Amino acid sequence: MIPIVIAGPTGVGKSELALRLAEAIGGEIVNFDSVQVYRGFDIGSAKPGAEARARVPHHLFDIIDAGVEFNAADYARLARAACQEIAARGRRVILAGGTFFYLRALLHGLPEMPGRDASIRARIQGVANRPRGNEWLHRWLSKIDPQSGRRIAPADRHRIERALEVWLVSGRPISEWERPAAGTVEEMVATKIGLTMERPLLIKRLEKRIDAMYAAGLVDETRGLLARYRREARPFGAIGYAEAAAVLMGEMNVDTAMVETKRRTRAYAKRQMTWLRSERNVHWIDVPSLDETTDETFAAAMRLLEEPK
RNA sequence: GGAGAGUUGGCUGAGCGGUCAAAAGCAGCAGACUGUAAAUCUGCCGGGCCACGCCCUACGAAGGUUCGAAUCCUCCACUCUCCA
Repeated sequence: MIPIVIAGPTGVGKSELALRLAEAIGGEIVNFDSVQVYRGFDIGSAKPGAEARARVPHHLFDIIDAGVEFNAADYARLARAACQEIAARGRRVILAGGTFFYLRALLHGLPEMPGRDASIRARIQGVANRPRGNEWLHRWLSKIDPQSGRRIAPADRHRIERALEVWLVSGRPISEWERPAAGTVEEMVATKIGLTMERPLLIKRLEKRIDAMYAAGLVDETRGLLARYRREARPFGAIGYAEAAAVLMGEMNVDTAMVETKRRTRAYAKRQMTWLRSERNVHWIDVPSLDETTDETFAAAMRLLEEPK
């Protein structure tokens, strides 16, 4: 039984569809959203609630505390285990989420290269934070790894840092590491369902959802989280939480925060669509309404699954 | 009624005689994506072309001064602040 992937931009109704599908075919949901993995980040990440989780087993939600190091490789390892375990019980895996980098790490694996190294990272960042530090690092990268120097933009700080980190830890340029970690993980095949929605409609829906998040207490939730974790913790950079935290620190008023959250959400949805479009073998379903996943969408998905490929 | 300030591309907002189709940001569109990925980054963005160049239309409106104006002058129309 090959896994099913429910993909699409934020807010199209992936969770809802996954839930109904899971109930219909005896499946279990495996998350591939990079924020929903964190405990306590509920409202702002639109995490499926208790009601949904009582109906169908949900995996890889609430698995780590903010502040704990977590990345695509960790995700892929845990997700792979979860998928195997579900399949072993004879249940169907339904992957739902929007972090396509995580999905790819799971489905196709990551190169077997060195992971993060905190002390090396700190040193690189020390340089990066100097005036013109970025350019300096990029020139360094170009020298030790011309191919990556060309591929990575001089302003793309994250990627430059990572490339240098790999070089410093392993002595090998990042571009030399093979993409499929040869032999370590086999490729996972999946049936991919991509949900789309007309942009104006999606935007309207996203804005409504963000208004609802604030009404539901996003700022209060963030206050509680901020009391437990350092503000530098990764998920405080997530859309919604970053702005709510800014409000609590007196750096932004609520109205501005809401506008900013909406702006970032729209941009995020767009990036997700860009990624998804480049994904191959996606079965597209256009979601036609503002309501929660309609019966037509569900029916279309069921039809897809029944088709013998 | 008197004294000032302003009107710039979808928005905010620089420019203050030529190098201006006009900075920058936002929005929009397209894209990338090798362990921070809800992150990070790239390109396009007045219109039309037999497009690394050319043409047209553009900086509230109309005239004018200049080889040349979004930039100077005159006048008109709005907007705003301050004093009564």
